[in-house]
Amino acid sequence: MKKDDIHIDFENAIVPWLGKTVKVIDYAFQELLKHNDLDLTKEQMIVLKRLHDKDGLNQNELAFLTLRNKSSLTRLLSKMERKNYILRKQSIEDKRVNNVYLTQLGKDIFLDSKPVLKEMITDVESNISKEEKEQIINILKKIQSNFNSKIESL
Amino acid sequence: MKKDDIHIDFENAIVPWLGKTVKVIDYAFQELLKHNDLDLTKEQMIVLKRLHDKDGLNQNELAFLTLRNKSSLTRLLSKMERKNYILRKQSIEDKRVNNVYLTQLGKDIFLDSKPVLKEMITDVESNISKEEKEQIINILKKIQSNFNSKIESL
DNA sequence: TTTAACTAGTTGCATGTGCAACTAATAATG
DNA sequence: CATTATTAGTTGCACATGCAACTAGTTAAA
Repeated sequence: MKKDDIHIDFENAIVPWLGKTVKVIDYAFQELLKHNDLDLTKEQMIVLKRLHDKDGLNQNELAFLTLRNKSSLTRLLSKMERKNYILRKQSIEDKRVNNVYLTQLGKDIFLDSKPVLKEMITDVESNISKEEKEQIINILKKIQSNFNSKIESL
Repeated sequence: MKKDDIHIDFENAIVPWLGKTVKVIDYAFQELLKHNDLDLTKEQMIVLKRLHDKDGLNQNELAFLTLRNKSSLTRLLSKMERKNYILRKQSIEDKRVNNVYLTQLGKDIFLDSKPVLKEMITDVESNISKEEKEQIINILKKIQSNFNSKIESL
């Protein structure tokens, strides 16, 4: 088969639907944050959430939990530190490690943004039945597992 | 109810699963492109695909089809023009409009990358039944429609 | 213990993104 | 016909991201 004979039914594949859905959600979420006068991006909010769950995580752990690489996290934290939402504190046991803590302002901002996060989740899942929710999450898990083996082998 | 009493079961919501799945797919796709020595990003590839489907689209149309705003597209095209994959040609009827065309190199690159796109789609959908595929796409459509009304009202 | 290997975090460089302000061109309106 | 509004595309500014090279600190091994 010649290369230009390959037919791809792109529009009906799962991928573009996934991509578009995420874009729509991201956009709506950003709007929601703006309309609530929260000086915060989606990414920064996720970091606040993780620190709210467990304060004092180090940057490695935070990067892993928030699914980004350490250099990206470094810069995210720098911006958040400039805004005085978080605080880096060098570990005494291991001077390479920074533990990251929420400031009072960070805690306040997170509490303010929590209803927005809640609203976004509610919006996404409105009109979605419990069964559908289970279905989509299971399918998404399956898709992810299709790549686990693949990624390790690279 | 006080703000700090709001409970969010974030981990079991649809959103983070969506986000993670897209990240995994994007990462694998980028790796696949690199391993095939294709000097191309996912975004540039989508633009090539759209032009392959219909050459000579203008930037507005391309931006709409590829789900990005016009400034983002401008820069994407500038990079692709520098790599000599595409060509902007000012319209004669309306001098504001640029029609965008694939160069021969652009066509070649797209044909080379097509199998990679195909492989990615196949990987995503392996172990996914026809029913599951229909299910997930329908649920994704529903989620998107939850925001259509919302976005218009902003 | 001194060297080598590894690890946490930062930084340079390149990518992609949206918003708002801008230019140039076209369309609409008085 | 002249002014006004609209439209296509570009650009400045700010954000987020990954890779690879780097620094400094820690651990392992010779």
